[in-house]
Amino acid sequence: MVVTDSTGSVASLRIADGLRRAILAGEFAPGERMRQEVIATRFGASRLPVREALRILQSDGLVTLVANSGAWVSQLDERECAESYEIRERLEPLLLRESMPGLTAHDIAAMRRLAEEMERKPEVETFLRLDREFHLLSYSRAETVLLSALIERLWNTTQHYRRAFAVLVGADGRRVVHYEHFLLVDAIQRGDAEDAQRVLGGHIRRTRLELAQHPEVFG
Amino acid sequence: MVVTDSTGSVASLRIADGLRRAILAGEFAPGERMRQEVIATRFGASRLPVREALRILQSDGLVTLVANSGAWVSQLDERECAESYEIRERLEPLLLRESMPGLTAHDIAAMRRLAEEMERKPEVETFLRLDREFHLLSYSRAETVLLSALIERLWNTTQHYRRAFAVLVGADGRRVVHYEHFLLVDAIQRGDAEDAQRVLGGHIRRTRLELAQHPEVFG
DNA sequence: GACGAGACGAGTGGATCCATTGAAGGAGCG
DNA sequence: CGCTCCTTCAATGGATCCACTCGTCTCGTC
Repeated sequence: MVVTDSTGSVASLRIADGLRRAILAGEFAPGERMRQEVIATRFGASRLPVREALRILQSDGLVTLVANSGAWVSQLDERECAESYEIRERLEPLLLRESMPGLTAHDIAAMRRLAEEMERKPEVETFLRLDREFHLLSYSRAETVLLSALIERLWNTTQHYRRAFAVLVGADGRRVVHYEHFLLVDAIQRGDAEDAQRVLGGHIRRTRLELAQHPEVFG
Repeated sequence: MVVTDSTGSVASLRIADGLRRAILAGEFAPGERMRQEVIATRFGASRLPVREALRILQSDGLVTLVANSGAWVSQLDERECAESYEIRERLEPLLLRESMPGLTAHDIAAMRRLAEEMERKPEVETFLRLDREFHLLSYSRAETVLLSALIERLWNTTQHYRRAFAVLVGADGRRVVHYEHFLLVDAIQRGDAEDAQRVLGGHIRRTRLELAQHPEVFG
């Protein structure tokens, strides 16, 4: 997974990065207004780089800008969230296939450790972090820059609903998730790309269908 | 296909729109430098809305920004172009499936006319325009906003190579394309979603493979 | 003659100030 | 008492000016 540099030397990139982290951490709720002045003060800059940062985040799909009105944290509705999962269902197996040949024994061992750790830890935030690490690690050896960036964006925009859903179902509701994670690691370790893609596609598909049965996540 | 408003009332949107058209029309070549001052003069605005417009185009994947250096028209390399086609190969059949139930008899008749017209007209620019119209029309009844926007972005970023390839193979080299277009319209008219998706996937896949055999398009 | 350091210039990034728009609250009329 | 219109203001959009960075050219030295 190739991540853009964003060295932090340029203010707009630094602000965009900080805001992105804040949104993914749940510090801002979807639909919440983001005032330029407030953000500028928070980052010790003028409104100008803030405006550029908001444009960057808009390109990430994390922020929605309305001309002459303002900026809000993006709020996917139920349909759009389902769309994201349908897209992921078709693209992530492709990305995994691209990455698999490059995965080292060390990578696979790390994936297994992550799967085990998130099975042990019941905390939602820990689960979210480890689950993200787990899957992105499985994609980390892919050399497909566009696809990798696209997938990461989809993960970012659905992050809030992943959290809401994880809270809703609790640790018990995640047992199938862990089972699928181990199936995935096993398939990868065997070098069985077909099976790994099938497991991954099913993993995402099942999540989408479960989400569809819990519309209260979007309330 | 849902297209963002961009009413033109706000300068940055107006500039972004104008630049997007110019890039898609081939007025700028990939890799070409885009100076803020030049663009500002062209659109009768200051450099500030130009900077925001460039950010917007960056989000469209049409422009590449480098901090403290400048902006260039995005240049996909061969690998990235192939990636775009692989992504399209998996997503456009999905989008077509979403759109098909909403397509009217009028839509389908229009598609057939477009297919016939582009078979008759040998000019490259005409072909590019009609081909784009043809496919986007087939997606036009889909209510999937994210997917629709994503597909349109992929069409935009590969537009330049579509043109270069169309020039290279000439009207004769497009005969298979027309054949596939009619297969697609027929399947849609029969309401055979499975077959339509299969034809479309093959259409995109074949194009990708043909592109891979003509690396001179990227030179 | 070639390589490296320093100065110059073009161009981008950022801050401040002004114009404009959209919304909210209050007053007046029906 | 409620609806409409107008006023007011807060927040965004845009222009100008200044600071800084990067590339290039030149001069000096080895």
